Amino acid sequence: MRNAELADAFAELGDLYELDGAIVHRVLAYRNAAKAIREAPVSVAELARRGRAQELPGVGKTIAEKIVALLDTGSIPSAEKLKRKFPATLVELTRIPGLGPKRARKLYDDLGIGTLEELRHAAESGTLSDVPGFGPKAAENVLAALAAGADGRPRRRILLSKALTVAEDLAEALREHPAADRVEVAGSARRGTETVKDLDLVATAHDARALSDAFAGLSAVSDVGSSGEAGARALTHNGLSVDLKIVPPRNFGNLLQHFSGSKRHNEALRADAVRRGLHVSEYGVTDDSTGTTHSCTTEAEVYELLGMAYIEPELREDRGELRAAAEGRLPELLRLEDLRGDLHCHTTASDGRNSIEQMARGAQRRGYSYVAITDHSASHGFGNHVSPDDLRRQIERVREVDAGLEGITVLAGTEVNVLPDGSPDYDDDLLAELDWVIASVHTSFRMSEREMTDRMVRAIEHPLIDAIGHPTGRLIERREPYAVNLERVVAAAAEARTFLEINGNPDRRDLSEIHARMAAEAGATIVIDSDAHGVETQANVRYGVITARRAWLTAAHVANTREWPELLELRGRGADGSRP
DNA sequence: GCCGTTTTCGGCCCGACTGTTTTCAGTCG
Repeated sequence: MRNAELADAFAELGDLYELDGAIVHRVLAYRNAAKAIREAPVSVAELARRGRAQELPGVGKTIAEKIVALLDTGSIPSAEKLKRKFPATLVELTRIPGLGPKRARKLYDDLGIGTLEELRHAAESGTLSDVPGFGPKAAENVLAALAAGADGRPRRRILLSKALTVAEDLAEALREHPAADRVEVAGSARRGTETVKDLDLVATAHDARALSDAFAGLSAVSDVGSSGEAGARALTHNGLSVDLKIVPPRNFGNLLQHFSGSKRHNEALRADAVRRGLHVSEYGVTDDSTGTTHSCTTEAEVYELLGMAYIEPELREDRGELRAAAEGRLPELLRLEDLRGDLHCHTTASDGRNSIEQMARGAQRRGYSYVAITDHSASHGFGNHVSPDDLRRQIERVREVDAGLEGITVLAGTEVNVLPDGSPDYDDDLLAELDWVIASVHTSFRMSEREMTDRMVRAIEHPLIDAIGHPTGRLIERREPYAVNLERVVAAAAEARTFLEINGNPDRRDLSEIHARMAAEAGATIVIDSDAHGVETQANVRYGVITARRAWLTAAHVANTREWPELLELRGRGADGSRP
């Protein structure tokens, strides 16, 4: 059973306990455990089989036993028991704004409402208002939500790249307003999570009301919920909910820190602060002993008051950053400008849109000193096939472009397909003519974990393969990673000194932040690439860097922070193609 | 239910808003 399935089961159990009226801390315990299981870099099923599930943060004796029960019998007894008390579909009611677990449960107990359809009938017929606490507004609210397309599923999350574009445009438009002082993107978009549910903007202003009104009038905004001195909430035309919060300049640091989250980071931060007699909120840091509240114009002041070094937004996920900040051992995170080259991009030879020269000049404009041209090989199943003879001609053209360009080294490479048996689909003598070989799995995804792992390890151990492209094959929100034992893959990569890619395509970000952190800790070297299919997507490397930062990576962990000659010394083969 | 450089038991973040109320619980971020 996969981590995602296990995590879903415990998240559901948390929901069920909440509907059953359990104390919030118990509910939270199940949700914390679900998150830990979801984010575990290793198979939790295997971990649990070996009796080691309690190594996960938030998993204790009880939940560890329930994991084993779920693996043995396919269900958790306590969850089955709760489902006999009320229908599991009751959770769908809580996805209606204004309906939480308490009120949903009341509807079931009083009217027997267990599905959205039954809720609709009750709202339409007026029986809903028979329930104490449900007035005319409640029925109106239910019908409006259903009409707006509420279907009981959690609201769809959108990809970071789309969210950031909208957020940055909105922030820029607000900054141009005369009443604006400071405007910043906060929330999960600032932290760089893979997907985003809604946007948070924070601001200071000379005239808060005027800025709030200006926000409501922006062309990207379709509906305005509320608007006033403290800010506004609105919906963009593409359905993204945006919160603008405005405070006086002296509180900007408190506000930005608070609304950058994550929720879990802030909760842990505050719990830690309470132990020192301090209370943290978006309005300041209050000292119990003196009763004074400190306003912070910057986030750094907030962390300093708590005895911590400044924590970069990408690290604020309650994954050990608070302790590291208190002990002064936070990593110096990789920056975009640390990258010296891009080692994965495509041209019109396969499925790209630009020529070798255009891609090379694009790389040069980004300040790189080298770029590898890595078109698809002959059997990947989409775009143009690059036959061995095509590749030989492509190498010649790369050499010509390289000779004609000053200040950037253009490298001849390929993104060679890894066949089901783990071998590349070009012959070794052809691969040996290339400067750089990245190998990726593009076909036969549905192998068993054992077969897929063997396949990848064989590719990693191939002396002419320099890096593994998008190592898990996942597409965010669209396709799960293929079944593969990443512990073995990472160990093999560290041993063979074959690099593992963080692919910067915002749909991929593969390795993920979780896997990249695990890989780096295991001693594997990372390479961050754009996988650009045109000049304009060379900038996608940004998402690779954000992923790396969220994985706690420094420049030292990443091969292409080196100049090309130094990078050659890192990889697992000599200039003659041999293993060192 | 989890967890411990104040604890193996007693804690476990903070504030705003809303609708339905006669003083606030539930919801939300």
